[in-house]
Amino acid sequence: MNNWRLYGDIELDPVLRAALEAFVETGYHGATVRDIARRAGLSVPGIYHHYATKQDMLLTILDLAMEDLLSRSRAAKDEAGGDPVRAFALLVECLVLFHCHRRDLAFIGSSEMRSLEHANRARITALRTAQQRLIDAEVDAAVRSGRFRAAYPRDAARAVVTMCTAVPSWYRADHESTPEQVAARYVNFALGIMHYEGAPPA
Amino acid sequence: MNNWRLYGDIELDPVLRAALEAFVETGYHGATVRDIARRAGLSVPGIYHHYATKQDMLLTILDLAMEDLLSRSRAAKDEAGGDPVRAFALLVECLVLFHCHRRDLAFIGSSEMRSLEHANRARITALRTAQQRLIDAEVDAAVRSGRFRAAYPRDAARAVVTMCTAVPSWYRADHESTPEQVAARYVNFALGIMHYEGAPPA
DNA sequence: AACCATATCGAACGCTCGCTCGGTAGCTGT
DNA sequence: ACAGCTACCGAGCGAGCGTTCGATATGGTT
Repeated sequence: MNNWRLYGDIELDPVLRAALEAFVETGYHGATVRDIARRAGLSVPGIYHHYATKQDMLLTILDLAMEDLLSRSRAAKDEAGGDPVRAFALLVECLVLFHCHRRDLAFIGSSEMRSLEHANRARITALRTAQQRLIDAEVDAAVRSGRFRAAYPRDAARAVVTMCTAVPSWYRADHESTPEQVAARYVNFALGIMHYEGAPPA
Repeated sequence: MNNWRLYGDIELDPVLRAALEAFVETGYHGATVRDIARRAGLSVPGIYHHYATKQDMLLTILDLAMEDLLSRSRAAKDEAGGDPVRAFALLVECLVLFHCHRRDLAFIGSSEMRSLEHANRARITALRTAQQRLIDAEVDAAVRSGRFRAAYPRDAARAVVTMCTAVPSWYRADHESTPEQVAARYVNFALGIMHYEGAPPA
């Protein structure tokens, strides 16, 4: 990945674009192949010339999404030069930028995992786990060196990731804030979670 | 609501219980009435004796969920005695307890809103908005009195709520931590978000 | 000109969907 | 004894589902 902060708008062929649109609106099971065909400006057999099954469309979409996120995340981490706090902040920034710029892709990525058939789900889950580990590793390092004070770092890391993952549920392209502004704020939220000690247990 | 921290396990009739189970596993559109009937130990017409349509089952489930959460939240707020920081902490505690103890209900509440028909969605959305306002009001008060330092309190409040809403996506009944432990940690995460200033803008 | 791969379509197959019809079995009240 | 009600079911309706068949049009290669 050359520049993990840079997002163009080209990415999906017309069929996948139509499928993604339909999945976002009604969910995988609610979307019909006829609806996807209509959105793509094709007949139903026209769709099947490009993808073998509806399941294949979902799988391809999720694969592209995770591959894009993962390669951007690795690039973001590399920019930190080994500083775990900086790496953590860059990873959160990257995660939020992705969830804003690739809103639909990210939304399906978190909401339609359960619609994948078993073997397909296993593959995508592995990619998600790799993404989570990328962040866990930096949090662990920052905690070990005493620069994060969170009492439950793993729980805190999960809270941060889920907070970012939820961005597509409210962010729209016409939102008053830019993705970059949202990302900057979320980096501070994440650092707040990691730095706050709170009251001692009762 | 007598005690907003207290959760029994009775709440749904057999049909709704079966429908909830099916919705959680495959989503509203993926769940079939035949499947719901099988889970409930009834025939298909047996289901329709209790609910007019599949949509009615979803609506009833979401209605019960939001009503339960809202009345607990109001009780939690009342316990604060007018202190906005304390009210905020209690509301977060309440939100997390609900999302752990009523995991399935809460999960459907956040994932199947789009499956509601227009008029039904409007009603549930109003309840959700009321819930969000409950928290926003305390955050605003705490910011006005200078006890929260977050630069973007509305964004911070939304981040906190979505972080709590995401709990059902990873919490299971057999989780190593109790709902009460998770809630206590999340209260600290939320306070961390509200208290952390971060670096000045570049 | 003949050939082949690619991209597309109208029509339809077999199946499952949400839902309904017309009934029955078992209570309760009179 | 019997009417009326609630709770349920076997069978099946029409519609829509994912998918496929056999065909056509197009454009490049020989």
